[in-house]
Amino acid sequence: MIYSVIVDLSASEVDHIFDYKGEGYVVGTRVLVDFRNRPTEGVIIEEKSRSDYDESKLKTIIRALDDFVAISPRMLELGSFMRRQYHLHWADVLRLFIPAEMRGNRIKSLSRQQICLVTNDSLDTILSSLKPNATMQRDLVTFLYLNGSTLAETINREFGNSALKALKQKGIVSSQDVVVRRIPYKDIKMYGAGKHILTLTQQNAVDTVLSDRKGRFLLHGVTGSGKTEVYLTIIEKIVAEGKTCIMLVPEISLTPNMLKQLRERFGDTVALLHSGLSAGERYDEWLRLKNGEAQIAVGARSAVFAPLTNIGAIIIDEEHDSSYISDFNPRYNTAEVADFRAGQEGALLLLGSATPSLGTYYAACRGKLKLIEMPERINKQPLPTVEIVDMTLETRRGNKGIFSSVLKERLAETIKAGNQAMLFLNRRGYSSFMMCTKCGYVAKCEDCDVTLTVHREDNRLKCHYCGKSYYILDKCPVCKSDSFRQGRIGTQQVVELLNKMFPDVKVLRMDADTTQTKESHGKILESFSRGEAQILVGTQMIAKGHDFAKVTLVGILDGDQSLHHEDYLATERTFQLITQVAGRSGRDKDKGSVVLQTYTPGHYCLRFAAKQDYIGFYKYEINIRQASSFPPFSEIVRILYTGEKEQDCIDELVEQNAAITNLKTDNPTAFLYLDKMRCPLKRAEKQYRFQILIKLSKDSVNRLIPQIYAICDSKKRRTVHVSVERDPQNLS
DNA sequence: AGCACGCCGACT
DNA sequence: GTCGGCGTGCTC
Repeated sequence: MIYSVIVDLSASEVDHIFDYKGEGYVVGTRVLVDFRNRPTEGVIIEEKSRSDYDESKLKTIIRALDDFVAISPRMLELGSFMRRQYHLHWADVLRLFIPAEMRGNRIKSLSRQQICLVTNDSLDTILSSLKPNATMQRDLVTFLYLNGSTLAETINREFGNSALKALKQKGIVSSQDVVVRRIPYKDIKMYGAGKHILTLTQQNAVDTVLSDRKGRFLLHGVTGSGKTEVYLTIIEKIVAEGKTCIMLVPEISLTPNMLKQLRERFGDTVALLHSGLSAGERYDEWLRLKNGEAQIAVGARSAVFAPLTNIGAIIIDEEHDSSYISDFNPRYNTAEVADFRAGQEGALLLLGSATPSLGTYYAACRGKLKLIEMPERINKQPLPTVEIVDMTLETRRGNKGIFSSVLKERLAETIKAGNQAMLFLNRRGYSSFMMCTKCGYVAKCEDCDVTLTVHREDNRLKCHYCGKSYYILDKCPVCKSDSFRQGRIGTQQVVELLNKMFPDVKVLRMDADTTQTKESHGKILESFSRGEAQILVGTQMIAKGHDFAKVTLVGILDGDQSLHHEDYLATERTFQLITQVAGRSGRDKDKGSVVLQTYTPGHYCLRFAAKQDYIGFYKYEINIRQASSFPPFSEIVRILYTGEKEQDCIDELVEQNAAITNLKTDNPTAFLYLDKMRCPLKRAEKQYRFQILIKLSKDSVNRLIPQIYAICDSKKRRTVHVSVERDPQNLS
């Protein structure tokens, strides 16, 4: 028999099917083959009777690597879809499907000593052979009789080493090595179900979803409306019917708190797949799903590839979160992948968010997804009131600091009342924009309506969309002031100021610097939750995660920062972020308040965010997108050229750009935009970066994408790496 | 990717 | 003279 094998090497040159001879293998099995005279791992993706290659030259598969089929036919089909959709290499796709530890023969099963009773005699018989005063030994035997075989470490901890030794010597118990599965957070015990009472709104949401087992749903529920309970109830129901579920959460949401909830509710039927686990744990969890020992997969985006069969539901929580779109090597869109899998399995797909991404809400409005609204918080708890503070007024009043007088006042009140406050600082991206601190004017590109970025090295303002460059402004073209702010304030600076203002108040800081280690993230949140500090200062990280009952004030120090970021997603992201952060306030009995500081208080995004009016924002923003034909009314495609040799990159780009320009000439209505430029991030890791940006009309995408991919494949210089991204999330 | 083959410069 | 640079081609 001939087998088509994909070798586990990721490069465009070997992204190719290689045929091998062999007998009795199953498609999807990982195998070891002789590739260029060296043993190489691969996966069988097809079985056939004839090869297009000279069959006398075919080598024979050395052996299978596992005693099970690693990749199911459906997963191969999914892989093939992803290859077409995202222009990925087979090897990169297949690597997503199996845990990294399985490659390169690194799997180590964990074995432990287990203690068991040797005889099948009744408990009384065994006990009668022991001295009446050997209480520890008697207890141990009773325990083993009731609980069955138990790990040696548990026995040692509970009954001590001497009792165990004595019983072993008497031949009553023995120890044996068993392979154990590493189950993360195993110490958390199950409570059992049944005590979860839903509100009417939640019950309606559950009923709607369960009424169509192959449906596509968008659950739009405000922060605190109890979406998680809806998900968990649906999962419970689907699992009870004998099907499996995948629940995806943003990486940051996998807090110990969340894991605890899941374990308590679902016990060992849940398997966790996320980066916080050790390699061994991840492999074991994967295997538990594969073997059917666990039916629920929970994790960050890569959990969408969980090796489950008979899937009944795929749920994506915080659907709008940017972590669902991977931004490096195998680039894929988790929701699209989930949609494909749900289609294969005849499963339902449920997306949930308080602030759905514009594209998703648009799809729901057009009937592609069934929309379920949960407009109220549980117990009718009011949403926090948001005060917009005009920082230009503060500047004119002579307050050049970071804190407005309103925020200072609210902080003092909150501290006095014994409540907690969170201060949010929006530091994102590496670039900064120019803004007049008197009138709030922000320098924008003449042609693109995007914010210009300050480039210190050549002292220019540049548009990251069209590449146009301008002189740095010395005075504001609107109010003629020369007071500009370009830099960013750091969380550290904020903490220092707070320490001066409130010397007796404990302040915690959470940002990239203070969360270097894996656990520090959770530790800071837990410490704040226990009330060890009254103020928490942080970046986006504090926007999600725990609910803090005592937080009644949220301060957003720079509501502008992400608003003036250079891409079309900036307003949408700012709205989501502010809503998210504001939602942290007033989760318990006390009503929360939010202070939103900004230099552009009139901006529609901030006005809608202050009213927590998603629908209003959506309607306004979708009109802008339509008028300017940005997604979801078009698709942006970026071709990225990277390489250590600058000239080679340029040559390759120029050549391919000519081909794309020809394509544009043949399809004049399809191309809404086409340009080539150096990337804003000019060189990274010794690699020069150039890009072609294309905006395609929605109706031409399916026809033109394969042609664009073909042009990329015609790459001639091996020193240059070409990659294509559909709807890139950042253009750096 | 990773390695062999092959054709040119600067070294014991 | 050769050691070794990296452009080029190939892998079932």
